[in-house]
Amino acid sequence: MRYDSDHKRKTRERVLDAAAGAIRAAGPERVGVAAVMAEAGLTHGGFYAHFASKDELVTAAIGHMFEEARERFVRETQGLDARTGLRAYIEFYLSKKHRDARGSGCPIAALSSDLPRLTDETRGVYAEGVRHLVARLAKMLEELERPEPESEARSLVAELVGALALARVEPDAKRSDAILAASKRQLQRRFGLASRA
Amino acid sequence: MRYDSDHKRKTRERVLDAAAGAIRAAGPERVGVAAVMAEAGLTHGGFYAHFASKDELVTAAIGHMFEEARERFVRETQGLDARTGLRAYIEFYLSKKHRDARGSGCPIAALSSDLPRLTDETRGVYAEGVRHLVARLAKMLEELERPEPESEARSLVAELVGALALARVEPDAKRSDAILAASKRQLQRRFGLASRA
DNA sequence: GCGATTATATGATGATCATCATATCAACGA
DNA sequence: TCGTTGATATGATGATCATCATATAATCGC
Repeated sequence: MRYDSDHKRKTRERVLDAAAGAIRAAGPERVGVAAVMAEAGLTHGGFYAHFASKDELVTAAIGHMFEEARERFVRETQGLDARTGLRAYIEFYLSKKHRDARGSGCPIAALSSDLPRLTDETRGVYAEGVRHLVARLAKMLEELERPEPESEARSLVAELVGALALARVEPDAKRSDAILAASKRQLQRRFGLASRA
Repeated sequence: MRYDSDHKRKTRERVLDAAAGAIRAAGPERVGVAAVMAEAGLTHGGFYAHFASKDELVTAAIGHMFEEARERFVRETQGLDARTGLRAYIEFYLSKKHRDARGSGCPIAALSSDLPRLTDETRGVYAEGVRHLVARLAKMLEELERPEPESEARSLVAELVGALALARVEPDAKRSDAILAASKRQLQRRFGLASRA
């Protein structure tokens, strides 16, 4: 068939969407090329017309996740001043909804322990995504006139990522909720974001 | 052969040691039964005399890692008062040495994003290990007369785990060091552990 | 020293998977 | 309307892996 000029691009996009979901939910190793293609409504054969290898797919899919995440960040915080925006982002990040949406949430937490085992290219894309998030949060902290915005932003991201990952592991629902609540509380206190402070 | 009465137990221990290292370094999916047995100086055939399945090995190996970690915790903090002990543990956890020792370091950080994908049994063992660490740290914070030892301990563990995981992903050595340093600094400040405060 | 016992070894088996060679098939230009 | 082309499909191939059946070998009780 001779499809319209950007049919291939759209297909690639669909494959990336499918891969991005599956990789976060099942892990890069457990996701097969054939399953991703099927999820995108295709068979496995055409795969290599879009990507040179599975590694390349994983790298591209992780880049895709970070783009989504960036958009979500903007959506969650736009039009808000630094203080309200930061508060909203922490609220979102440590929500039960985010915890329960492994396949669509923040790639940093979903893949933190997988990444050291992937290729250098993949790590590069991921690390850049982390740096971007740190930079966005550092800017907010700077606007809040915090003493060490850069260092505090790194520390904040570490706690967000760690808390989400741990909440996802705890099988006991109450305890899992408590992990999220504890970090939310401590972070709000730390950055002076309590309900009306 | 009729080996001495606890030869089998010792062998099992060797297999667990090998598995514990490989699983942290390469991930539970990338570690094969044959490779673990070879690492322990055996061939793959005898494996099922020790474990009913690979899943069972993974569960046992993770339990093994937490035992080691518990011993390490005691070693790092024994004889120290709560304040010095807490400081020492944070120092150890966020050290470059710990970052670079993925195969032998804290299982929580090494496997955080793998765990949600493993079996319920495995998650149970891991979650219990996390709870134990939180409890030990909460006790220290209680001795320090912190206002909310439980909540602060959860938050502390989240930040430790997140920072270590992120430091391991960052390919740029300086930036990776900065991630560790930022969390160390912020945690010391938060818990009043600065050099002499 | 001999036969039972027990730990480990050898060598399938079937499943899954990445990769690739080749086939099909529909639309566009001629 | 026909041949070319670009996108996807079908169907290997070889590798890796968990699992298991069976064989070997070394020591202990006798």
